[in-house]
Amino acid sequence: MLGETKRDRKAERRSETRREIVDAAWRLAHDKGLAQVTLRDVAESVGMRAPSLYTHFKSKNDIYDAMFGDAWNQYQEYEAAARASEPKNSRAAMRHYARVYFDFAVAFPARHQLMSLRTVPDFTPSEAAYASSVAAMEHFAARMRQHGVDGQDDLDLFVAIVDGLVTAQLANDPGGERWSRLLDRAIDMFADNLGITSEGSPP
Amino acid sequence: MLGETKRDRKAERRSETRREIVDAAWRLAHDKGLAQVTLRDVAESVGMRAPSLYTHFKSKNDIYDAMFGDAWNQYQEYEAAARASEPKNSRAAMRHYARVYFDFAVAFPARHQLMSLRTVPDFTPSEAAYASSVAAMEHFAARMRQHGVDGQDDLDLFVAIVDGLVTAQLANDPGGERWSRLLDRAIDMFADNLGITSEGSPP
DNA sequence: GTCTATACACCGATAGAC
DNA sequence: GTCTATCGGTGTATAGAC
Repeated sequence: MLGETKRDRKAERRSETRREIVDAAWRLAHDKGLAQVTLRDVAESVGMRAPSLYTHFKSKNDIYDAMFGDAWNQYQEYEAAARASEPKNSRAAMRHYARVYFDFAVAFPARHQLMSLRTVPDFTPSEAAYASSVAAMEHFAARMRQHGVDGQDDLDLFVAIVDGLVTAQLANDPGGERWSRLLDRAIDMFADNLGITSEGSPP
Repeated sequence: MLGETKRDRKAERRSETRREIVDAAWRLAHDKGLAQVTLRDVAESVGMRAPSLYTHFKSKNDIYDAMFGDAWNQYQEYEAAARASEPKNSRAAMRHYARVYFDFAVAFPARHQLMSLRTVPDFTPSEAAYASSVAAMEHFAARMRQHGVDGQDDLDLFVAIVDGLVTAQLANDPGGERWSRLLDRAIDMFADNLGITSEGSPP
């Protein structure tokens, strides 16, 4: 009994340290870019030396992996918080989903790069981390089903369109709104293609 | 007179060496990824030592810069070669433009990363290299104008949609066709939105 | 277990000899 | 123009202190 408590404390402390490390990595990624995150800088941010990080993560990519899962969990939280303002009307709801994702992505380019572009050298998300992304996607799929959209093709297309606008915005007009302004129109195109009227509510 | 000839020969030889270096870099980027290109490997490929590359390029990013311009020139050539099979019908022509770009991009992920994702650390294309990308874009704009599409918004949207499908394909199903299959449908959505009928020819 | 010091192989880049 | 030598910086392996 006492032993269990002790072990829990230890595990808690361990996972707290992991959190601190990941948070420090996020801070550096935000300030200097994803590729500019170095183990020495991360370590210094949490009051350690670089090799000490290997006590908590087995490689730098393992830290990226934790960040990847973290990012998709952050998105789920963000999306949940925005749910209060979700419209009933199907077309408006889709605009809402797109806008929420767009804003979340554009607010933190390095995070978006990690989540959606597969552009970190030699990094592939582990199955555990990937599960967070799948969970977010399933959540989105369930919402879309409420509006009568249930084909995988439809979801894939929606995601590609929104992410295409995000990527163009970040790559060609960072901080601007050249592609942001086109988001509603793009979703309307999509809704038209699926035969979802402007007034229609969930079937 | 003779001096001029000599100088031309020298310049020619110099630009030939630059070509060899860029080609070697392409080969490495293709085989191992864009970020895995090292100056030592590039140098070895052309029978040099790494520091000698600095005679021809002032930094590694300067090589990336030459590759960036080169990539957009390659695309212009590729697009020109595909022009023979370009349909007259406006909607079919747009499908054609999209497919040509999609195939070109997917055929060489590292090249697409350099061209369209802005994801190489600390690299921003020079004005000279960027000009090649602008030229390709202008060319595309002229073609679209022939089909009655001349708004910048329309072009931006088209590009973002196609690039979104490319990026999703490369990131989530490399080598597959999960998003490739959706390309024609996406273009039809776009054409519908612009009121371009299936049978319509250029106005 | 947690952390440190040390070390290694590799990287882009520079200095200077030839 | 190309070389060798070298620099500071990187991820990471290891040995050992506490």
